[in-house]
Order: sequence, then structure tokens, then C-alpha cells
Amino acid sequence: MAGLEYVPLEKLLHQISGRWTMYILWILDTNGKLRFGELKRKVEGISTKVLTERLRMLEQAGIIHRHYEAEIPPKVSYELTEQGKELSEPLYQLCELATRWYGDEHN
Amino acid sequence: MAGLEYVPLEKLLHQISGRWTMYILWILDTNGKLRFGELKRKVEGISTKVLTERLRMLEQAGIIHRHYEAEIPPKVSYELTEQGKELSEPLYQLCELATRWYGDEHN
DNA sequence: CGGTATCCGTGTTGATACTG
DNA sequence: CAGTATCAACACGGATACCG
Repeated sequence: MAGLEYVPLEKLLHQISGRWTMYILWILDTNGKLRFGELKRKVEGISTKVLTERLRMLEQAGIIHRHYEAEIPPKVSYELTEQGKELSEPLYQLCELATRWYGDEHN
Repeated sequence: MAGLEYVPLEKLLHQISGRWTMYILWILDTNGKLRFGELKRKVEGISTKVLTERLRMLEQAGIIHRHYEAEIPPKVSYELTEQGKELSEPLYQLCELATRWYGDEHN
């Protein structure tokens, strides 16, 4: 039987879909590098646990990069990788389509 | 708080992601109109319940069209709507990207 | 043929409390 | 500041049996 990875597209969609994920990517795409706290404030309503999960997942997928500075207080920031930026283009198209279908009240 | 529909893109991705969904769309895109049984045979391993769920969901989203003929035996076929076909283009791009990232052993 | 109905295991999401 | 740990709630996938 096929399994989840049969089509690479399914694997990719599996990574970028799911609650919050796209929103996080969108915000990183439009804002550039952000610290954990800033990100959490912009993705209003997300819990630290879920944000952490998403960031780890995206990092492992090579879509975002985590930059850690061992200071006091600790400073950690995230940004899209070059690979991650490749998503912008097709995603923007899908977004345009989604906006056309479902309205643009929320951008 | 935001909710699932905050970004239209999330709503769209929510609809087309999830196990089997993309695969179903892919098959309808490449094969054209198909009957329930044919579809089920092509999406090897899927249960009737899940296939039905996905088809209902996609139908409600306006992505596929259900054509019912009250014969004996009953004949029901599915195909992409014009709206559904709009997905092909951006999806194809994402697919190219996914293939480049994750390999093309499986097409 | 083309589905429904039911049930259940598992994964995902999330709130809350706590830590280096 | 940037998380980890824990536990509860729920959505999702899938097997099986039955129906018009």
C-alpha cells in the first residue's frame, strides 16, 4: 500500500498544513527574523507548547533556521531558510486563490 | 482568538491536506470523471468510509462535483469542478518543489 | 453499486504549571 | 526569555457490519 510518503507532495503538505503552521511561515516571511516571544505575540492565541512543536518540525524540515545565543537572558530567533523561501511563490498563489474563494476580510 | 478560518489559506490547506485527499485530487485530475468504485480501486487501501468522507468534504468545498444517476444499479461519478481545476497549477508547482526536495522515486 | 452506522485506537491540540 | 512537563479533550483514520 501507498503510505504517507507515496507522493512527495503529500509529505510536503503534511509538513506545512496543520493548525498555525502556515500562519507562522507567513509571519516569518513578511517580518523576517523574529525572536520566540515576538513570534508568539504575533501568532495570537497559540500556546508555547504548540509553537515550539511547529518550530521544531519546520526546523527539522529545513524550512526555518533557529539561531541560538547563550546570553542572559537567552536569545533565540527564527527565520526562513533559503529552502523555506522557495515556498513563498507557490504559497502566495495558493493564498491568492484561497482569498478569492473564501474572502479577504482577514488578509 | 483567531480560529481555524483566520487565514483563508489555512482553510484551503485544511481542506486539501489530510491523508488521501491530495491523492484523490491527483487521480481525478489525471483521469477525469470517475465512478465511486473506480476511484476506490485506484486509491488502493482506502476504506469506503474515508473515501466517502473526503468526497463529501471536497464536494462541499466546491472542489469536486458529484453526479448521481438513479439507475439500477445506481451510478455515481465524481470530477473536478472548474474551481477544483484551479488548484492544478499552484499544486503542480508545490509538487515540483516537493519532488526536488524529497526525491522523485515515486513520481 | 454506492454508500451508512458504529465503534474504537491513536494522534493532535491545547491549557496550565513549572524551569534553567 | 525560551522553553519543558503533564494531562485532558477531541478530531481523525480505519475495521467491520449492514442497507436501498
